[in-house]
Amino acid sequence: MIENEIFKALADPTRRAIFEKLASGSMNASALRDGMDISQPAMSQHLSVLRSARLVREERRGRFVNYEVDPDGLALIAGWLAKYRAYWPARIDALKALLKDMDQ
Amino acid sequence: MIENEIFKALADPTRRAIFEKLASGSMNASALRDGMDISQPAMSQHLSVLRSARLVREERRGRFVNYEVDPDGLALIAGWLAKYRAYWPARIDALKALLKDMDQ
DNA sequence: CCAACAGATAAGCACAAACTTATCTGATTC
DNA sequence: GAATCAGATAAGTTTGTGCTTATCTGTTGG
Repeated sequence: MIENEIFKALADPTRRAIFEKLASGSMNASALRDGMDISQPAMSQHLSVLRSARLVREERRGRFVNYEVDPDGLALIAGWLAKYRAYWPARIDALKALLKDMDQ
Repeated sequence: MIENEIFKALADPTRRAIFEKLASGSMNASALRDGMDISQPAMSQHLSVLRSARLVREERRGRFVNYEVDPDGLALIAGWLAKYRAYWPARIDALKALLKDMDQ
């Protein structure tokens, strides 16, 4: 059940921070670690969780592995959220802004 | 940090099942427990987690407490997701369907 | 070829979390 | 008022998870 993996992946602040770093572009594991106070194996573990959850994907370039956001995981969250559209009255401003963007 | 609570709340299959039951309407804790093989205190704990995450809200009616979906938590997920709109190319069919619904 | 580097994996530890049984608190009914 | 009911809370157990140090595997450069 991929949904469980996705929510679990995002339920950790360190992993969310990693994901947010990747939102601004592809990075290797060492670069991701800059400015974060975690060990190298911890980073490796977190990236493994994010990859399994399809929130990031990787591309090996020789000795380096570059990671980037994988849209698949985000699509799955959106799909899950879409099940509850009855609860989306005019109150959800964030999504309305998104709607506007996508219409352009 | 409410985001962490929300993702954690949804990272458990039992809690997601409870949430999905509530999506079809308000229910008390006992009714929620029907067809689920968990103890009464477990149900109470899960509802407490969902409430703290603002995914459900409650209303006491005498001896009964009715629970229902709280749109606030959903809105927060949508808000988080909206941060990654650059990753929403034409591939996200679930959201496009949602867009169509909300335009009506 | 070998040393250095990047990152994955193994193993261990401390704490968190999902479950339980037991108990408590508040509401309802007779 | 007492018994029953609904649900919260307490405490304990088991399992899972985020961290670490140690080690391994594969790539690069001299």
